[in-house]
Amino acid sequence: MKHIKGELEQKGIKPTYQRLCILEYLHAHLVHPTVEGIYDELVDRVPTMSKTTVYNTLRLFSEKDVINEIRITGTEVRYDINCQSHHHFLCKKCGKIYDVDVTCPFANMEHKEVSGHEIQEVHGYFKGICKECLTKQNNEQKGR
Amino acid sequence: MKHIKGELEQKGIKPTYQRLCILEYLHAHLVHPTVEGIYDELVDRVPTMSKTTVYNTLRLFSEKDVINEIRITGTEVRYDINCQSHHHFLCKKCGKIYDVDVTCPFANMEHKEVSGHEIQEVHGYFKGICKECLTKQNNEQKGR
DNA sequence: TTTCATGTTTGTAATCATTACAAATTAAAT
DNA sequence: ATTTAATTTGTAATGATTACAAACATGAAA
Ligand SMILES: [Mn+2]
Ligand SMILES: [Mn+2]
Ligand SMILES: [Zn+2]
Ligand SMILES: [Zn+2]
Repeated sequence: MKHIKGELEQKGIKPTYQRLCILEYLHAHLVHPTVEGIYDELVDRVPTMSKTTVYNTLRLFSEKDVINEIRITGTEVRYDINCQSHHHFLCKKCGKIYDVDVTCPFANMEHKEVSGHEIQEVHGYFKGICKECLTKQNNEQKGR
Repeated sequence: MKHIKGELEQKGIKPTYQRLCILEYLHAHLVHPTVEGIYDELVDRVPTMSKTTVYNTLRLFSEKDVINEIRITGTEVRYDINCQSHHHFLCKKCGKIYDVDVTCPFANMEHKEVSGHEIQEVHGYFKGICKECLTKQNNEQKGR
């Protein structure tokens, strides 16, 4: 609880109650949650919490590099407390987003430029069927 | 003109006038245009063209793998007639999206899976300052 | 040629995530 | 206690996309 307060202070963010709640939620839910998901759970614990505050806070965190925005599904932004450059996998069946560890020279920020353009951010993700959904599929086929 | 008609027929799409116009536009404008951009230019040539048709057609093309959707900017979808797996670069200054050729094992679809998940699509892009904007910056500094 | 069926296009209304805005609240400073 | 600035909150506006139903075109049967 102390360290997450320090985390904000280090980045020059005043650690208000709402902000700490949201940050704590992000640390506890590493599944790349949406604004909706964050709000829905927090509003139970903190009934005064407003969705606008969630939006404001996530934008602030994003600007101050406390979190990363992930735009994969096209419909809504998801948030990742893990700010180290890493890639993602979106399952087309169940919609889950996984972290994946790939040996890509760009994932590790080894390059500063491509084709003369200066790289500041690297974004990589895959779409397909996740491990879990694959085994489900297999079991269904056997059952038949 | 003939070959783009055949392009649609091959994929089982009836080559209507509107669809051919949109496909032709995509072939002629390889800058990853938006719905707005496509519509604005086509409506001059084809005054009856409706924005809904542009949406419908692009979705159809996307489903039939005539084009690819690119979601990078967060606000709007962009379209790419180049369906070979390749990566992109978004300039934070001027907003242009470039094709980039990277030697990434995943860009070339050499892998069919990561961490047990079955890969069907690979998406990779960078954000930063493009070559053009970099030289502009340098010239401004010299001028001072 | 008329009739009918099917697919396509079009305009408008609805949706939904996000942003803008201004009032209300809180915290800090004098 | 008063003043000031920052934060939170609810509501309204925005903007891209989708849903929907009427209008239109096409082409085969009658
Ligand atoms: Mn992640
Ligand atoms: Mn491209
Ligand atoms: Zn899955
Ligand atoms: Zn640029």
